[in-house]
Amino acid sequence: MTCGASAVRRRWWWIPATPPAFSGLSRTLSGSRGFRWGPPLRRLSSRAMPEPVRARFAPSPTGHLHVGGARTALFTWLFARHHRGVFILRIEDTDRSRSTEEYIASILEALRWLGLDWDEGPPTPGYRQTERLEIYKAHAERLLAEGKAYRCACPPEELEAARAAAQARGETFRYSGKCRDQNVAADVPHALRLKIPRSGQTVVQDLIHGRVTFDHGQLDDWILVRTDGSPTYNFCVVVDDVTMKITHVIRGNDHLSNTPKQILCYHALGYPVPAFAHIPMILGPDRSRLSKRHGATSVLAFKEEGFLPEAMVNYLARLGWSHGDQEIFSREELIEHFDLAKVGQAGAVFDRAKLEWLSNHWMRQAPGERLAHDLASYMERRGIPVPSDRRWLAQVADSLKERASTLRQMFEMGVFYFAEPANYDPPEIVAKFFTPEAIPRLALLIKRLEAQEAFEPDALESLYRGLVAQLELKLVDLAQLTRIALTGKTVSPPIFQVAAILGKERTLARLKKCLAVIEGKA
RNA sequence: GGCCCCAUCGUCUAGGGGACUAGGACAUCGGGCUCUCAAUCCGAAAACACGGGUUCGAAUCCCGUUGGGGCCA
Repeated sequence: MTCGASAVRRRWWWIPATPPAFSGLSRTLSGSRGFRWGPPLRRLSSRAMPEPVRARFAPSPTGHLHVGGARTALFTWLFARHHRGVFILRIEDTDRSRSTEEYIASILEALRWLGLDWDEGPPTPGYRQTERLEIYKAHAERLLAEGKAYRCACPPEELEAARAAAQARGETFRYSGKCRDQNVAADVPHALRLKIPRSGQTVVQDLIHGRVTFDHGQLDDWILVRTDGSPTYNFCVVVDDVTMKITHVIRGNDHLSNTPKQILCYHALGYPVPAFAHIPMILGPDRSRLSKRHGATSVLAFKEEGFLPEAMVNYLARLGWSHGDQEIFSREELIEHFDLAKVGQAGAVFDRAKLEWLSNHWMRQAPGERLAHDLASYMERRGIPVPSDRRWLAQVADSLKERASTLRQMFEMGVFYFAEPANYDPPEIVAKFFTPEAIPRLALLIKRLEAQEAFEPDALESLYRGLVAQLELKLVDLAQLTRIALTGKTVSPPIFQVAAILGKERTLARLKKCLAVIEGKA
């Protein structure tokens, strides 16, 4: 419903979703600017400070953390930090067949890399659904005892047939409610269903979308616990959020349709309904939900490639959220400015080019020492020997960071620092410099450099400029020849800087080798 | 199929009825700077999906259409 969206999201108050049948539970939530979407005040006096924000990120470990999940985690984390609230990590591993310990470890690693620290969650016990089965069971039994849920003995095959039939007729299948008043005996195999009102509607008050109304006619008595005794996703989420006292449920837009069912479950349990914020999805270039077929989407894949985490965080934050015209945000600025009201309603296409731009930006900001550390780990991960002199490596990184977006690029552009170029590339361009005239020039250059004491960029530049003037050449002629000799390529950081970092010995050795190669060809 | 969400340059977005000749950023193209490539600076091209309303006035509010996405399996 667009009508209420803009009005509701921009106002400092709202009234929670409450269907007529449960109007007795109606209550008004309120908050001040600092705690805009404050949690239920219940019986506290209106003077009391609102309860602290408790927001959670609840990934299911059936895969690596992908960028969509990472952004949900980031928005939730930013929201919690902005409000000085609590950020909770919960592992939704009820799907035991697809959940693995490896994925859990991988998700934690990704969150740590992004710097999204959690106040509650693993490894503390009690934050994995598989550890909480008793809690679901207790809640299910209570709902049954209170007559808010009922046993359903309808065989799954029968329901499947009905579903197929409905589909064939082009209708949506909804459970008929056949067992609703049957009082199915406990010893008959049964599922547990939630009794939902037959008429009326449930309104989701979404912080991003405003009022979203769902007709109860569209819903059915959904299953809380399957015949095999396993609780369903929607039930677990509600019980978890309730027992963890979550005040703000921030999650992907794909859960909006599940929300009315969950709200009805909150009502049945007699618990206050948290605030909801359904953030739009991240899309691939074809505007469908971002997935593996769009290429690497795992956060750790970006880490492996050597993107900087501050760039990833900056990029993800700006994808769907904005703060005026500002593009560059430090972590502190994000916490300060983040506001769910400024999160857009439309899906956003993941744009790697902009990520790279940001990564380059943050790379240029980073001190060489830090980059040296990152570059060293990048090389270690690939089994490449890392030079022991970290100060030297920092100089290397400093010379490369202006033109690199990732550590991979940095390494690839800087291989010549670690190993003498095996060949000169690209051949056809290099050939232009490998001329008979180059031989005496290079020989003279080598002679001058051998006599050069201070091997610093400025000193080297004056040496070159003097020589160039003497030979009536342009600086570029000698500089490019040197570049090819030292780096094996026609593109590199400023060549005097490169020579200085390489040092006199290596520089001369490479120049001499190059001279020999040219002599061999000419 | 039913329900729900969404719609400003290629992409991310600003925009809260008059300040809109629609702003910024990435990408693209042209130029300056320069030892190469970058970075940086200057410049260019580039959008309110469509149709009806409401209003003196609509990118902005309402309705519809179209298109995209999601959920139900």
